[in-house]
Amino acid sequence: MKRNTKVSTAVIRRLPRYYRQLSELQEAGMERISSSALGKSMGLTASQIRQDLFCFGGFGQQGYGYKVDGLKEEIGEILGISRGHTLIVLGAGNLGHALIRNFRFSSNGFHLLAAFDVDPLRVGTAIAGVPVCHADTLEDFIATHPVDVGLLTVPISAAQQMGDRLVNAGVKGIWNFTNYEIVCADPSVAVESVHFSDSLLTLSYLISQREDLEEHP
Amino acid sequence: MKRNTKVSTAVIRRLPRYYRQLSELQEAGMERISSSALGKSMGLTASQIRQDLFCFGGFGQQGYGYKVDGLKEEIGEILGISRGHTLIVLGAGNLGHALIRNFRFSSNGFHLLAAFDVDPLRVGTAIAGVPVCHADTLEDFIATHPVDVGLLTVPISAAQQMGDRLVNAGVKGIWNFTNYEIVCADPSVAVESVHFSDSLLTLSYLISQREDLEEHP
DNA sequence: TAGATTGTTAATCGATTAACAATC
DNA sequence: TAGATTGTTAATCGATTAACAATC
Repeated sequence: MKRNTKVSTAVIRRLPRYYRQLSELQEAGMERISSSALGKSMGLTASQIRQDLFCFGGFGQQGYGYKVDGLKEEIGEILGISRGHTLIVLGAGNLGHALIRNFRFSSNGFHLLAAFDVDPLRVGTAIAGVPVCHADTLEDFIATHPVDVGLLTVPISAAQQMGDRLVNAGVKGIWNFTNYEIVCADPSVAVESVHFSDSLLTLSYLISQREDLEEHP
Repeated sequence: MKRNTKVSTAVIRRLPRYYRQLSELQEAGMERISSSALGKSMGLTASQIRQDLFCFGGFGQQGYGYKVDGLKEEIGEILGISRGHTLIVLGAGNLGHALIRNFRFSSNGFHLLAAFDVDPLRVGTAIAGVPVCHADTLEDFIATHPVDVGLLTVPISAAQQMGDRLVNAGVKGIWNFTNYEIVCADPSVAVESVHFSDSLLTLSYLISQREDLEEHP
C-alpha cells in the first residue's frame, strides 16, 4: 500500500462508503466490479473512483476491474478496521444506552470496553454485557486499559470538560455525539462529531427550498 | 433575502454550524461580531464567511460587522426553522426511543407528531408524550396529517421498503439513521443520512494514521 | 489478438482566499 | 474625518473529470 503524502478529507470521507458498498456487493455474491459499475451504483464517476483508489495504490487489474473481496479488504486495512481499536462510552443515558445496545462496534473494528456515568442508579449495572462504571474512575480505567476512543453522549454542559479529561488521560480520538463543538488543543487527538442538529437543519433547508419551488415554479 | 440561483452543498452544510455558533454567542451576551472574529471562533477565514453569507444577501453593516441576533434570525429563516415542519419516527426501538426522548426537535423547528412500530408491546404506548402507532396505519396517518419528514430508525432490512412507503405517501424528506443508503427515485424528496458507521470509520482512519506516524516519525 | 479497463497525467471546474472599493 | 469592516469581484488553489497509454 502506498503510504502517501496527503489524502484529502473528501477522499477519506468516501472510503467508508466504498467499504459499505463493497460489503453489499460481496453479500450479493458479486466477485468483480469495474470502476464505472461501482461509480454508477454510488453516484460517482469512474474517474473519481480510480483517482481515489490511486491515492493508496493500485488495487485493480487492467482490462478486468477490481476484485470485490480484495478491494474491500484493502479499504478495510486503510481504515484500520483490523487494528483492534478500543473504545469507551461516556454517558449511559438514552442515547449512550441505545448505541451500546444497537451499534455494531465490532463490525467497525472497535471493541467496547466499558461505559461511564454519574447516575448511581446506572453505575454498577451492565448494558448488553458492558459494565457501567462511575465517571470518577475514568482516569484510573484509562491508565490500566488501552483506550483508543471515547464516545461522548454526555449532556452538552459536560461535553467540553469530559473531552478535556479524555484528552488528558491520553485517548487518541473522540467520537462526539453532543451538540457542542469540542475544542481540542492537542492536534494529535482526532475529534469526529455526529451533529444530529446540523443534519436535520440541512434537511430542513432542502425541503424548504423545494417548498419555495412549488410555490413559485 | 436574495433567493439565489444555486448554493453549493459546502455552503449549505456550514449554515447549521453558523446557526449553532451564533446561538452560543447570543447566549454569551455578545451583540455584534465581525466576519474575522466569527471565522476565528469557527476555524474559517473571514473571507469565506462573507462569501457564504453573500449567497443569501447582505446581512452585515460596513464598518460594524454583523448583529448576532439578526444574523442568527436570518440564517434560521434560510434554514426554514420557523416554517413549522412536522415529522414522524419510523421504528421505536432503542435508537428511535432515545431520539424521541433526547433530541430537541422543537429547537430545530420540527414538531414530532407520532412514532410507528410493528412490535405489539410498543404499539399503543407513548414515549415522552408521543404516541406509538402501528406501522400498518402509516399511510392513513400521513393522509390525514401533514407530515414533512420521516425519521428512519428501522432495522436495515426494512429501510428501503419503509423509505419507499414514505415517498409514496408524499413526505418531502427522509432523515435516515439506518446504515443503508436509501435509494429514492423521486428527486423532489430529500434524503439526509446520519451514518454512524461512516463517522466511526473516518475516526478509525484518522487515529490509524497517527499511530503510523508515531511508529515511523 | 482484440476488447476492456486500469493507472496516471493533463484539463477543467468549482470552492476558497485575496483584494479592494464602498460605506457605515 | 479616520478607522473598521462589509459586499463583491478577481486570483488562487484544490478537487473532479477527461484522456489515453499501459496492460491484463
